[in-house]
Amino acid sequence: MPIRSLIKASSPAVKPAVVKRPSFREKQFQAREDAILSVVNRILSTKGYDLMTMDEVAAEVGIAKPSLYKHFDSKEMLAATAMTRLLDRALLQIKAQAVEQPALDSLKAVLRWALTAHLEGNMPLLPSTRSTIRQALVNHAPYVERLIQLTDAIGQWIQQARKEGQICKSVPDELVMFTLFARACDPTLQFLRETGQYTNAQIVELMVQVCFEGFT
Amino acid sequence: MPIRSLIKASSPAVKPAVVKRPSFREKQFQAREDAILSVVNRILSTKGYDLMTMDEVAAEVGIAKPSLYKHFDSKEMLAATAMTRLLDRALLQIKAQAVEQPALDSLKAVLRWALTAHLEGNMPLLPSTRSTIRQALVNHAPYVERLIQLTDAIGQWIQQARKEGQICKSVPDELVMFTLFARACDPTLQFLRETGQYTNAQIVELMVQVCFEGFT
DNA sequence: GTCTATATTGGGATAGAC
DNA sequence: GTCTATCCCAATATAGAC
Repeated sequence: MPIRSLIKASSPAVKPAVVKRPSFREKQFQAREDAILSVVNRILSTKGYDLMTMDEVAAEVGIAKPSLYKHFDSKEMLAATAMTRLLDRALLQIKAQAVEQPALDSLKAVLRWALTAHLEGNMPLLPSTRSTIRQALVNHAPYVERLIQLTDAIGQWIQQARKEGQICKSVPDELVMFTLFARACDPTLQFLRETGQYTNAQIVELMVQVCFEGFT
Repeated sequence: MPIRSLIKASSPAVKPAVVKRPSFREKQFQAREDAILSVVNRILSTKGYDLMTMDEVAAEVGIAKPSLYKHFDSKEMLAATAMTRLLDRALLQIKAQAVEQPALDSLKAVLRWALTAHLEGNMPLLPSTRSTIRQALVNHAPYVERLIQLTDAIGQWIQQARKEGQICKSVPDELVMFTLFARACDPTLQFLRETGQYTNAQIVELMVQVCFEGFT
């Protein structure tokens, strides 16, 4: 019996001696996966999950539909991965906030970031829709894990802002939290853009102002 | 030639001497149509247009699917009719507003009405979704006609409220209008309800307060 | 006008060649 | 791993009996 096959059979965990760097093929595979997720983000941010089709994704990426399924097991997993990546970015952005500024400014900054991401087509608008994806997300551990981190961080800012007297007594913490999430997917954003009268920066500032101060 | 048929032939517009009251059959037909539209409103307010199926509608009404198509030519027409009926109710509610009160109170009242309707399952959440129904609505003249009336009435209140110094100078009229429409379909409503901590009335008041005054 | 049964299309997922 | 060609199910819409 040849030695190689004996080793293979007896110790399947043994790796090759050379430390494996990602091959060209592997890098290309990773790059393609990023390309897919970018396309998915853009489609999700305009049409939402239910109206997104796998044919459409494949066509926009420039690959065949079955190739999609080599990267992601299903449409639900594809969307869940995109959402998880989005939450990763949100967490990065939150950690980058200065600690010295008033907590209310941190909250405004994170909303500003989300609105900008939405306008640039990087913000899936899932929470606003009772989509079939919601259950899949709840069952997707990596997503839930990041969502908990995110709500923890924002929740602390909200409590801090309240201590600093920046939040009205009659508005409960959770309402602030829900409102911030909802504003990130607010159709008002699309409406304002469709008027063609404002720059993206102006739209973001208007939305933040109305969200925190109302009309008055 | 018999007189009756002569009359019939020469003046087809002549109606029978007896004033035709709706027959039992016709009343039943109308009642069924109302039942269908109520079911559609409820489904639209929870799942939205794309996730609503004609099977589901028929099953909940308690009739067979083909019977639906005796009342409405297509799923799009069914939703458009439901939406038009909703706008009719909104217009009625607007006309019922007292003219003496401050315009801002009128705006709050109409939002309160819309939020209550939503909580009771009578408010389709179409504007919040880039749904396939949007194009059909734009092409549905009765809907567009009422939408124009509605935006006209609300637009006048907004201008009046501004004259009365109730709206911040930096917030344009159209942003107020868009925001009111968006709040009527806000997912925050669902979030608050799912906590189970508030009555419907409390939810409505919280939403109105945050919409007009923000968090502060 | 209402039903049972069916035509048809769109889209998620896959078999098998290369 | 990627493609072409296909399966299969769900959902809109309809045919035809009563």
